[in-house]
Amino acid sequence: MAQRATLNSVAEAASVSRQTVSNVINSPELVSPETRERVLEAIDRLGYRPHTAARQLRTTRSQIIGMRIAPVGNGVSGVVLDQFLHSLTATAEEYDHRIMLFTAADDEAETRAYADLIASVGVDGFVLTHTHHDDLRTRWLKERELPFVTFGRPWGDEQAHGWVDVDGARGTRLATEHLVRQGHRRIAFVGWPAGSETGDDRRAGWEAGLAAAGLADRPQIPVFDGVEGGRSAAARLLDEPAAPTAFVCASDSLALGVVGELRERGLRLGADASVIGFDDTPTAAVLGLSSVAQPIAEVAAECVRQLRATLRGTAGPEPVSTLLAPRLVLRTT
Amino acid sequence: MAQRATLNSVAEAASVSRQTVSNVINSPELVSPETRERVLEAIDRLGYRPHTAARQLRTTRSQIIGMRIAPVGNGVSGVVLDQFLHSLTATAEEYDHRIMLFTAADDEAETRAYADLIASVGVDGFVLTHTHHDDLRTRWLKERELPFVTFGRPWGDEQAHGWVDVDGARGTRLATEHLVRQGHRRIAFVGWPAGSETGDDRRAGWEAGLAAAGLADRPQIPVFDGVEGGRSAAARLLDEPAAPTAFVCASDSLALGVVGELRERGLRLGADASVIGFDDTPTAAVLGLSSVAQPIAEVAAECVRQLRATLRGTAGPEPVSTLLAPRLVLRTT
DNA sequence: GTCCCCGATTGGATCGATCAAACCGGGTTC
DNA sequence: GAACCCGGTTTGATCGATCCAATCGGGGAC
Repeated sequence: MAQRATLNSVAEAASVSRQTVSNVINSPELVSPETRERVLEAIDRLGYRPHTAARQLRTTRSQIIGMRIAPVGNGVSGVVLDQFLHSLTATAEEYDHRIMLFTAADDEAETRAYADLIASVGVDGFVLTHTHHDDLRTRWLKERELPFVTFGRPWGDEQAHGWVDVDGARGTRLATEHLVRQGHRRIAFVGWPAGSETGDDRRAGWEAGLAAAGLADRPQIPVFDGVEGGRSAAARLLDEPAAPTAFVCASDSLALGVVGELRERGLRLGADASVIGFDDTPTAAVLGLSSVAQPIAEVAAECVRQLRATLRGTAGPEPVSTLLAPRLVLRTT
Repeated sequence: MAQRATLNSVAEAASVSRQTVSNVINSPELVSPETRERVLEAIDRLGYRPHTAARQLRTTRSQIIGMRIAPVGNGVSGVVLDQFLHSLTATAEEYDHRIMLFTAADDEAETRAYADLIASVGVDGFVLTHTHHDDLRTRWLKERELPFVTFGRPWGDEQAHGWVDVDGARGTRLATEHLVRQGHRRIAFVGWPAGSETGDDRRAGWEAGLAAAGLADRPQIPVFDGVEGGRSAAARLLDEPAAPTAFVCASDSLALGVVGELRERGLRLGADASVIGFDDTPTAAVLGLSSVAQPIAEVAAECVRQLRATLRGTAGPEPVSTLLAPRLVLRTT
């Protein structure tokens, strides 16, 4: 290839001015059909593609969305992030945007990274994940009126902002209801200690499921996440007089621990006891464990759509919030 | 904040010209110490950050590295990509570069994406993963003399290019040697049918390990990846007269299948038989399965370093290739 | 003292796009 | 007949950086 095709070279080739070519691209309705046709032909012939840096310099829009990539998905997670990033990127591309990654050690560092990316790259907006109570980041962004969406509800008393989340309570409730339909009456919940937003939400769904079936509340053994936690909780629950026959878990890690303990005791999954995990990790899939699946791809796509609406100014004054329903993936029967 | 700080506003604040400020940033040795000090102070006071789009427009360097994100890591994989992306991003940041994601359905679409990103965003180079025999993408990039590095060796007869890879054979050899030291004499390999580059590589390490220990080759049951494959291969191997007491596997999925079959037969992991997987997936970690771990973060960091050397022109004419050693992660004893 | 050289600094042009204003021919309006 | 409008188009200025050539003030050589 000889030289980069520019607005000017296209203009020359089509015997019109720069601006007309620009109009063909950005405001086609301003250009007469014949001229437009001629210009499009030239664009095609020269293989012209607008230069985003030049465009950004003039418009102050970079068409770039920033997304932090966390140090490493601890535990069984995995794939969740892959799926999220892929869907995010794919949806962004549909709207002619790009995803740029950045790292940050903690929330405070993340706000510094925002400042950096805004000033140097001119990023248009951000997608945040793992929102939590009293989130420094959302406050920082709101204060500066920078566009962003979060995957996760604003849990504390933060000011309103656009968000997308998965209805965890709905997921555990689905799981509980399924177990009830299977005939279980003693259904336990294995989850984290009260105080974690996501954890409390998931517990609430189980409680609601029990209540709706007319079943009494059951004792709980709150444990921290991890296989060992699940195992020890299951052990103690199974030692009680009226031992549970089914377990709804706040995570797949916990569920795996429960499964391990059941096996230890010679109880067979499906036949003697049922376990349902949360997140539908590959580990669950591989081991044939039922789990509540979050519609990750949908979440990411919705994040991009919301952000785009904000960026285009078509978003209305009230921030949009979207709560998506999870889906129960049944494996053992 | 009132207005964006620019080279001009900094120059004014420090009572020097634009160019001097630019020199302070890009060629500090050209500026006298006192002037430099004064300019740095002004930069700091105004919170100035160079505008990458403007810089790119002039220099034709975007400081952006493109990386395709694949549809979804099927199987147990997971986390591998997360870790890779994180390390890639973190290392890129050290060198003042950024990672931009893009999607592509297949190799051919990927080359089209390259063209697009080069023309519109002005991406400086690419990091490719999952190289394979007769790779369309590397050929395309070489033809146009575009900078790139691959995670994965050029398996076919492609022209030379920079790459980073993990020595799979070394990993399975390490695993085999470990099992030999444990006293095992009948060590089987569970892997994919011949013809997959990665698979053949891993098998070779096992063969070498056996040979070095003076052990004879053993029959193999090639199977496709997946838990079921592992299970059926193990079943057939265990039915043979001189059944193996240890299994080296080409993936964690296969290893999980083997473990399942062993359990089915009442054989206890560690005590009665040993299994070593490959990739050290979270699933392996959670289940206490030993596995060969790839130094993913190292690979990514090395990719960035190589690419940077190429971009700066400090790379010498011969493309660099780096083969990193995997590490054996022992869990069951 | 004059001339040249050299390190430090400056000013103008430029990258490729968009914005804002002007232009142009022809038809309306008053 | 002058003023105005109007769709379609052109021209000049601009975004914020770097490149390149020019300038400036001393110090050294002759």
